[in-house]
Amino acid sequence: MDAQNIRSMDDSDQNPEQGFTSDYLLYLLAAASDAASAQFHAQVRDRGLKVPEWRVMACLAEQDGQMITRLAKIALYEQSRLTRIIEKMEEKGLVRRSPDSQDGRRVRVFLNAPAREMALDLIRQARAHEQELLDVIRNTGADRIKPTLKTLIRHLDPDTPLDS
Amino acid sequence: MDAQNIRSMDDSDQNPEQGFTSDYLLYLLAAASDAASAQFHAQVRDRGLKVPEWRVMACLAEQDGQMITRLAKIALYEQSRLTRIIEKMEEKGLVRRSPDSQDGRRVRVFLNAPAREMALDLIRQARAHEQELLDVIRNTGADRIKPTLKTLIRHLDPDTPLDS
DNA sequence: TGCGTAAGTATGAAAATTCATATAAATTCC
DNA sequence: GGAATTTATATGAATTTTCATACTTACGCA
Repeated sequence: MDAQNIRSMDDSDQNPEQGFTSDYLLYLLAAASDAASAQFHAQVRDRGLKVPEWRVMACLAEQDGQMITRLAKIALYEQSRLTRIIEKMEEKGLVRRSPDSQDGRRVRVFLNAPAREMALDLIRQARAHEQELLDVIRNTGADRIKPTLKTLIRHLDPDTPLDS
Repeated sequence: MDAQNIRSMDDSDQNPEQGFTSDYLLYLLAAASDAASAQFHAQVRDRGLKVPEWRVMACLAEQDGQMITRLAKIALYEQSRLTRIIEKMEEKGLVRRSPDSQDGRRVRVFLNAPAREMALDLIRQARAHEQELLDVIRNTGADRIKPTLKTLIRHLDPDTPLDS
């Protein structure tokens, strides 16, 4: 090899891709999602829940008795993964499973009462936290962000259920 | 692929939290990030790269010779995880490591030439893909989304480097 | 009715990720 | 100068996640 290209402390180099990452939509989406979620997830863990458990509970609080596959889609998890998440949640007593009476292949998942309480409570916290974030971007586009994201999601994955 | 969206007619449940999830900012961010990334990641895998490898390469294409910790922060990975990602990338011949001459604790990571080629190429593809997405949200707030996300990120994690 | 196909869930095994902590080099500060 | 502290990376072990596929039930239809 040639002489080592030892960089000085000041990191002053000619980078042909200057500022790609930090202005790249996919990166900004991932970074924003990560950072925002991390903040709220602390509150989730304070309740002895894991993040996937919270996600599932939030889905079920809205629509109890979902089937595994659909729950997986909504919660953004892979089906086999969700199956195992539900198994653990059942052991913890958060949910119960029962096969669909109409279609024996389906397994429907129901929130147990105490878990529902906790879910509703967390949803309140989530709404408060969301409002804080919206306040942060009040002057930057708080009113446009949700519609924009929804448009994107609908386009990329028409199956994702988005009401409004 | 074609996930069925068939809710049984009998799904008449009282949901006190109607429409929480599908209008919740953190959910929309995660869902949008997931869906958008999934689309581009297919192109990454076509080149025989794993997603973490692409992320690291994109960072290094911009600023070669980063240290592990910083790379981890930018690429949104945990430090110990990044260490292992870099190990594999080194085995694959994508990058090389060398200890910082000034500070023996630091390990700097450099892109090898062929990997740089590939990175620059993928960055081009990424830009094209990004443009497609921006076109999709052209009328919904394409001009506001990046600034909004950046404001959010800066607020949540002031250490994240965002130029513009 | 019976057969081929599809849908829904589960599961083994491999790969990845996390968490706590070890190790080692630099810095602080007395 | 050196002990205490902080910073940077690596690593063991447990846990989680993925991938392919098995398994079961339902459905289409000749």
